Amino acid sequence: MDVKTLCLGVLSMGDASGYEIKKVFEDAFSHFYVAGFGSIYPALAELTREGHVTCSDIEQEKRPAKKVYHLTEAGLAAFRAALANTYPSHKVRSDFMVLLVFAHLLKPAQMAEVLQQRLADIDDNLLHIDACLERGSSSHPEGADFAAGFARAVLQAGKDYIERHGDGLLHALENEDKKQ
Amino acid sequence: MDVKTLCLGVLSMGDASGYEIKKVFEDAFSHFYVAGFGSIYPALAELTREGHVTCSDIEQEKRPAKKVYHLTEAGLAAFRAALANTYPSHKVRSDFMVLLVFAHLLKPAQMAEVLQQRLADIDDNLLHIDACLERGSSSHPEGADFAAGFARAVLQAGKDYIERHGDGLLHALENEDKKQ
DNA sequence: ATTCTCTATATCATTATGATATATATCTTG
DNA sequence: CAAGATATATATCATAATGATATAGAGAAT
Repeated sequence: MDVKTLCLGVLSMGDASGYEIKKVFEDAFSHFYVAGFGSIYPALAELTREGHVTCSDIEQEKRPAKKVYHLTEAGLAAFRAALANTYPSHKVRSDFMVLLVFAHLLKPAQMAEVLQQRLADIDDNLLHIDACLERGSSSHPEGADFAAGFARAVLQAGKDYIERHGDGLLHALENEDKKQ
Repeated sequence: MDVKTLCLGVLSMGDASGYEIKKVFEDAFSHFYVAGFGSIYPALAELTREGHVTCSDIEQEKRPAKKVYHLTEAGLAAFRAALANTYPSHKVRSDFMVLLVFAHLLKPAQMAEVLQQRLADIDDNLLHIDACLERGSSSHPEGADFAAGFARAVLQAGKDYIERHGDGLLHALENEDKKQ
């Protein structure tokens, strides 16, 4: 799934500017997709060219003008078609796990810090999911709630694993370190 | 962390060709990093230019010739420095979760299939991790074993969540569907 | 006999990333 | 109260990654 298709999805929930779409990526979508302005603005430009969205310039008081995008019928049809053709892949890109695999090339103190940082980030993510769920706002919450619960379960399992086995890893690394 | 740095890491475990490095990405690294030939070959070419690896052409009988890469001291130092500067990020890119969030735009039958596919993929991944652990082969297994255990815990939690709550989601979607 | 998989490298167009530029307003903090 | 940080808003650009395709011989399977 590319950023263009995801933008159609965001716009299926209501009109939005590029900046507002970015906020959706940072809030509701942050557990499963990362996208920045450098992807979103070109995507919106091409969707406009294709006729999948329309664009209105909106002047604002005490704010910069914004371009509000609206999903067309063709755009919604394209999004439905894309969903029907999407394999449910689930990919992880984790520098945390890279650091684990090469733990023997780190100082034990750095690995201790790495585990603490990962635990802190997991806690942030868990709080963030709870905040999103409280806001609610979706008219079709079934899938979104299931996704949030799934993300929470997975994060919690990672947290539990680090809390149960982290000290064991650190002790093993310290013993290795003393030998050399 | 970019593919260049990851290639240094793979070569820190022993000399290898681009094709063999790809196999490491597919096997040992598959739970936390995806990289294809289109990233690996250019990365190796630039690492050679930088003096971080050296390259030998090896002729083989009944096989195409291969280029075997060897990590230099400068390359190992660069890899250690990169590890020391790496924040332990952990990012997910999940079309599975996209499909969940837009579940109301799918037919309930498709969502049932999506959940089955995800469960099957999780089972594949769990078997794959077990196979990697049995092979063992690492001279510094502490971190690798911890990473494998972490990956397994996270996958298992996702599997459990789908098995416990998947039917509830499907029933909710069917009820929604009947209303319209 | 044909198709498929494995070994092996390389390139290429498209897409994504992450940083930077620009401009204004409001909020915070010492 | 001034300075700096944060929020709104869009755009571009060099670099990197993706995924597909090309090439080519060997062996295995159907």
